[in-house]
Amino acid sequence: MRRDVFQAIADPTRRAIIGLLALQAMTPNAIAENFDSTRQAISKHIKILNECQLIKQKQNGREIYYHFNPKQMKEVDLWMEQFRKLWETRFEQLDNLLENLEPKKS
Amino acid sequence: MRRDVFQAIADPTRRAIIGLLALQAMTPNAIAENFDSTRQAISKHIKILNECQLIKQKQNGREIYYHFNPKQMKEVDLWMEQFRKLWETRFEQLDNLLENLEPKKS
DNA sequence: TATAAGCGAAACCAATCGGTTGCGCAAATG
DNA sequence: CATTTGCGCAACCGATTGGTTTCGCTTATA
Repeated sequence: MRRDVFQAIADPTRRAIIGLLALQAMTPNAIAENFDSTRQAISKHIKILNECQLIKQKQNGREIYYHFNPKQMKEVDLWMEQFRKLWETRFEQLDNLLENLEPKKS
Repeated sequence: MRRDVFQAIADPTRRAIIGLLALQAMTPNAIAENFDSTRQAISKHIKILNECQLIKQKQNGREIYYHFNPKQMKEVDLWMEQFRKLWETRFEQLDNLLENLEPKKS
């Protein structure tokens, strides 16, 4: 199934999983040990991350190692690019100024 | 209500609204004209964006002008920072190499 | 070969989501 | 002053979400 990356990273548990897998490849059991919910719940998160290719798998016998795939994160970065210039400090003061201006009456 | 920025930008309609408001401040009616759904549906999106302060409002009579607030987007950028070094091209080849390596047998 | 371990899939459930219609209120307009 | 306009809110609805338990398959181990 095709998945939206933005929707995939919306869940805090999934973001934490991505954080783990960015450091090292891990099996579902190993990942699940870091959370309170069941292995199956984590497995569903893994499935979603896998579907939008934020992570990739490598089977090794009965174990499956999942690892982070940075490429798909580019989509998020690309979208944010249009705003990046806006949050730099030199623009913040202008922003605050505009915020306090009365909108022009028609 | 306190809202998660990641969850707020998960919805494509809300991302589109942010895109509009980054260009210029707009009233709910003006925003809604750009979409197929009702003004009330858009208003709910606006409410969510407002709750996590991705947008801010400025009342002018019976009209409310909403505008983009770049500051809150920093949280997303900050989280992505840890991965940014991973998707640069010089690392992609190493990534592909690691992907094709057999996991070490225990 | 019997048993245990690692994993995904399915069925189920309460909570949340994104949409709708209908309403009420304050501000603008005739 | 009556009417229109701009807006938020509440109630409702089907779909999706994130969790659980149960199950079955494959691979490792005793």
